[in-house]
Amino acid sequence: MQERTHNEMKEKQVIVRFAPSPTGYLHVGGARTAVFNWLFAQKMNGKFILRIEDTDVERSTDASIQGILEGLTWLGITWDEGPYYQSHFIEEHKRAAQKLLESGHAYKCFCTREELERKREEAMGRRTSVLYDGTCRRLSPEEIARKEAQGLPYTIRLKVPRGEGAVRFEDLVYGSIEKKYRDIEDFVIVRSNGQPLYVLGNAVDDIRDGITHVIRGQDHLANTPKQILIYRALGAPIPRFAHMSLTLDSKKAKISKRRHGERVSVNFYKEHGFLPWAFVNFLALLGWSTPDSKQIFTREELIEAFSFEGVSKSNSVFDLRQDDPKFFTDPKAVSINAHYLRTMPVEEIEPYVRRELERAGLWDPAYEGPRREWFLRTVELIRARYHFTTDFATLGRAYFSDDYPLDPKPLKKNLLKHEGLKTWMPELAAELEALEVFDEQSLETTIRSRAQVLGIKAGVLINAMRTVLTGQAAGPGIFDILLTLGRQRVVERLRKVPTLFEHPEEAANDQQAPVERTKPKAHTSH
RNA sequence: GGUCCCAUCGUCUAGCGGUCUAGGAUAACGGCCUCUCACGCCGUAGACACGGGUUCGAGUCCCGUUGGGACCA
Repeated sequence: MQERTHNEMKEKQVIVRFAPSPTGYLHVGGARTAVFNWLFAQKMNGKFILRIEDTDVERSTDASIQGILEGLTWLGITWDEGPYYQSHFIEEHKRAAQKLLESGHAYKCFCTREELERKREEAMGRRTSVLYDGTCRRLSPEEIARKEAQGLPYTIRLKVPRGEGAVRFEDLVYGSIEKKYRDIEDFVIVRSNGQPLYVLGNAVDDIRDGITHVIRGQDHLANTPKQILIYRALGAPIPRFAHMSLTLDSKKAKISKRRHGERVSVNFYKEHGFLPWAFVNFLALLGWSTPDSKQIFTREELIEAFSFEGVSKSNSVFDLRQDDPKFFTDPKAVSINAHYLRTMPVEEIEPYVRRELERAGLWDPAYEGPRREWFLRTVELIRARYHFTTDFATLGRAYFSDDYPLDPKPLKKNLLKHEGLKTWMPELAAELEALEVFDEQSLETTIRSRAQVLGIKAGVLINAMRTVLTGQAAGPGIFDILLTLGRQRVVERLRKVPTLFEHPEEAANDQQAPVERTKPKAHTSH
C-alpha cells in the first residue's frame, strides 16, 4: 500500500511542534526535545508550534504551564505559534472518533474491565500476548443495538487491519521500523467515560496543526504504528517521524522528579548559575553530535550543523552526580558553562551577573551608570575562574562588598602561619597609601622590594594579600586585584590584618552565605 | 508476559568493511607556565558486552546470548 508521504509535502513548509504536558516545570528531557524541534525548524525555515497537552486536568494548573513557558523562554527557545491547549480540542477528538465509527474504522466495545482483566491474566498464565481478542469487533448490528439500548458503557476501539501485513515507516533517526498487524490489538481510542485517549488526541491535533515532522522522545516510538493507523483511518497524510533517544540517569533509569528532585528541572540550572545558551549547547550534545565531534557551537553554528543523522539511537546518560561533592551536575555541562562564562563578550554575561548580585543584595545602581566600566572590567577579571554566574556573588563577593567571608583554609595557610604578616601587612598598607602613583608598575616594585627587605619570598606577601583582600586562596594576579579594588579598599583591608590574628575564627565565621567552590582543586600541597 | 528499540573509554560521542596498534570532548592523573588558582599547552591511563557466522579482511554486515530502555496493560 502506498502511503501519502513526504513527497507531497516536500514543497510545504516544515511544521514541528513541542507538546509537553504540564508537570510544574520544564523537564530537561523535554527541554532537549524542544531544542531539537526548534533547531530543525530554524534550519528548515519552518514553523515551531507550542502545544500544551493539558488534558490531565489535575496537574495542568496555570502555574505549571507558566513553568514550562518560562523554561523555554529562558533557554531562548522561541515558538512561532501557540501555546495551544489540547483541552480546547477535546470535542474535536470526539468527533474524530465518531467519524471513525461511521466510516467503519472503529467499533464500540462493550467488554467490561473485569472481563478484560480476566482474559489478560489468562494470557499471562499461558505466556502469550495479551492483545484484545476482538470479541466486540464481531458483534452484529443487532447485538450492538441491544447493548446500547441496555445502556451498557462502551469504549471505542480502532479496527486494526487483520492479515499478514505490517505497518512500516522510516524513522528519521531509527530508520525502518516495522510492526506486524497481528502484534497490534484493536486499541482503545475513547474511554467508556467518553474521554479520548492520548494516542487519538495527539494524532488529531497534529493533523489539524499540519505537523510535517513529529520530533519527540523515543518513548513514543512503540506507539507510532498505532498513530499511523489512525492517520490512515482518518485519511490524513502521514508526517515524518523522528524519535529522539531518551535521557537517563547513571543507573539507566529515566530521569524523574521523583528520583532526582529539582535537578531534572530546567529552572534548577537557571537558579544554579547556568547561562541559557550553555545549557542548550550541552543539551544538544546529549545524544547528538557532528562527525568531527565539535563541542562548542554558536546559535548559528548549531542550527547549521543540526541534522537527524547525528542523533544517536542509544539513550544517553545525564550524569547528574547527585552525591558528588565536587560536581552537583554533569561535569560536561559544568565545563561548557564555564567555557561560555569566560569567553562570551562580557557585555553579554553582564545581565546574568547583575541578577546574581541583585539576589545577593550586592548590586549597586552605579554599575550601570558611572561605575559600569569598572564593573565590566572586574567581571572580566574574575570570571575566568568561575563556573557559574552564581559564583560572582559568592566567590567574588569581596569585589562587590566590604563584608565578605574569609576562607579558613587559606587564611590559616597563607596568613596566620606567618607571624610576621601581622605587622608586615599594615606596614605594606602604609607604604601603598603613600605611593605616588597606584599602578601596576609601582605596586609590583613596592611589593617585591618589600619582600626582599624582609628577606622573604614575594609569594608570601602576595598570597597573604590575596587571601585577605578577596577571602579566597585562588584568584586573579595580585596586581590586578589591587588595581580593581583600588587603593582605599586595599589599605583598609590590609590594616585590619592584626585583628585577624587576634580573632581568626570570627573573621572566618563572618559569612553571609556558605562559600564553596563547586570544583575546588582542593589539593593542599603534597 | 508480549512487542519494539538500543549496545565503542566513568560520562557525551566519532567510526557508516581495510587508512582503527579505535579519534575527539569531559572527568582523572602527571608535567609546563606561575604570586595562588583557573585558563592554555604537553603527556599518561581508560572502551569496541559475549558467542557464532559472512568476508582475503569486522567496531563496522548477519544470527544468537546477555544487558539496558520503551510501549502495551
